[in-house]
Amino acid sequence: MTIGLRDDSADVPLRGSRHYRRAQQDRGTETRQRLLLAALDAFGRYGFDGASTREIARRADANLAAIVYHFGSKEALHLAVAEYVVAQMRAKKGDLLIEIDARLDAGDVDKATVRRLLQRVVDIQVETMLGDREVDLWGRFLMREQMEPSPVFDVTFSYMMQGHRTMRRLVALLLDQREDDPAVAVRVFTLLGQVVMFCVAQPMVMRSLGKQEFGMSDRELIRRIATENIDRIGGVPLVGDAAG
Amino acid sequence: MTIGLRDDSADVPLRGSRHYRRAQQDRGTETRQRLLLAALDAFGRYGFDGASTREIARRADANLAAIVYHFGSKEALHLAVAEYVVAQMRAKKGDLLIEIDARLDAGDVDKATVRRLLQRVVDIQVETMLGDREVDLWGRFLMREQMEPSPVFDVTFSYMMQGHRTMRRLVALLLDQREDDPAVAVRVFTLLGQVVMFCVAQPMVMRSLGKQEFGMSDRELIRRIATENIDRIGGVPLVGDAAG
DNA sequence: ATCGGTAATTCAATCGATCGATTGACTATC
DNA sequence: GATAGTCAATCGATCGATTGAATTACCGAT
Repeated sequence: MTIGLRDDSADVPLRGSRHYRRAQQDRGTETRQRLLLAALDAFGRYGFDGASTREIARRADANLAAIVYHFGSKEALHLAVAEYVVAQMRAKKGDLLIEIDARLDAGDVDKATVRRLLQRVVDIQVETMLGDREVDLWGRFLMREQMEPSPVFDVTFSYMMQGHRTMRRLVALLLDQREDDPAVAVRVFTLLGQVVMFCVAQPMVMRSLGKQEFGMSDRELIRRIATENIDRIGGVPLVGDAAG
Repeated sequence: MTIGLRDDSADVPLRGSRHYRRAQQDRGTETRQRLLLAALDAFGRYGFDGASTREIARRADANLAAIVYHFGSKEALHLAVAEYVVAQMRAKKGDLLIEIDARLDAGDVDKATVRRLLQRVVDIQVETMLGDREVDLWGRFLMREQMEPSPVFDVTFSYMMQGHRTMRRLVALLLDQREDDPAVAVRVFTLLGQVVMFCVAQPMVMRSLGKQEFGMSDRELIRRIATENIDRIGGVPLVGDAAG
C-alpha cells in the first residue's frame, strides 16, 4: 500500500464469517454507511482539515467514537470515502470505458463512431458529476483531491487518469494526431472542463440560472451543449474563416 | 458591510496619516506583503481552516503575532487576500471588460467583432489564471471560494459575476439569443470551464503533459485551443451532419 | 422458546496536541 | 522619548483520539 494507514480489516468484525447472519436491524453497517456519506459531504465541502470528526458524527447521528470504531481513524475514513467514490464511479461508467477501450484495441472504428463514443463519455460524465442523489458529492470530492492533494490522492488520481487516457485515444483518432501529443491532452481537458465547471463553480452557476439546485432540464441543457461542442472539433470543417 | 467581520481599520496603524513617512526600510509594509502572499498561497491550497496562521507566518518569515498586528485576525487576513486578488484581477483585465461593455452599449459591433472580443476575454482569462508569477494563486483562490464559500465569498463572487455578465452579452449576440437565456449562461460556463480546468486539476494536467509547471508554450497551446473553440460556436455553420 | 455468555456496538468523559489569539517585553527608527 | 514593529511565552478553545462502562444483538445450550 502506498500510504501509511493501518489496515483496519482486522479491527472490523468479520462480516464474512459463516456464522454471521444479517441482523434484523444491522446497526453497525448502517451507521458505517451514514458516517461514510456524511464524511463524503464534509470532506468534499470543507476539505480534510476543515471537516471535523465531531461534525461528521453529528450529521450521521452517530457518536464521535464510532468513526474510530468503524474506520480506525479520520485518515482511514478519508481513504474509505475515496475508495467509495472511485468504486461508485466505476460502477456507473466503468463498463463504458472498458467497452470503448476494447473497440479501440480491435480497431474497428470510423470517425463518426469515435465522435459518438466521445459524446457518450461526456454524456455519462454529466450524469456522474451533476446528477441527482449524491453524485454531485462524488464530483466535488474528486475535484477537491485535485486542488488539495492528500495522502489518498493516488486512489482518485489513478482512476481519473484511466478515463483521461481513453478520452485521449478517442480525440487522437478524431484529430489524426498522436495519442501522446500535448495538443490532444489539452483538448481532452477542455472537453472535461466544460462539465467540471458546473461541479466546481456551483454557486455562480446556480445564481446565473436562478435556481437552488440542478434539475433534469438543466442537466439536459448542459449535456446538449457539451456534446454539441464535440461535433465542432476535428473532422468537421468550418464554413467561412475565423475572424481576427 | 455584508459580512460579519469586525472593522480593523482602527487596529491597524494609520498609513494614510499625513504624518506617515516611509521608513528607510519600511519593514512593516514588506512584512504585511509577505504575509499576504503566504496567506494567498495557503488559503488557496488548504482552505481557510486547513491553513494555519503559524504556517503562514513561518512561510512569510514573520512572527505569529504579526498577522494580528497587520491585519487584525485570521478572518481579516482572509478578507484582505480576497480583496487583493480581486484588485489584482481587475488591474489585469478590468479595462478590457469596461471597453467591451462600452462598445456593446454603443451597439457598434458585428458578429466578427463579437467573436474577436470573446476570444480576447478567454485569452486574458488564460493569462490571469494560468500565467506565471503568482496569477495561478489568484485562480486557485477564486475557485476555492466557489467550492467552499466563506464569509468573504461576496467579494470574489460579485467580481466574477461581472465578467460573467459581459461574456453572456457577447455570447447572446453571437447566437442571436436573449441575454438571460439559460442556454447562453451555460455556454459561457463551458467556455470558462475550458480554462478553469487547467487551474483546478493541475496535478492531472501536469502529469498528462509530463511537466512540473506551466510554460509559455503550454499557455500558448491552451489559449489556441480555447479560442479556437470560440470560432466553432455560433454563427459559423458546420459542414456535414453531426454523427449519432 | 428462552436463557446466559459473548461479541458487536454505542456512549459520555477525558486525554494530549494544536489552533487562533493575547500579552508584555524587546528592538529599531525618527 | 515616542512610535512602529517584532518576538517568545502563554491563554482558552477545539481538534482527533482514547478509555471504560453501558447497551444491544447474536448463538449455543437447555
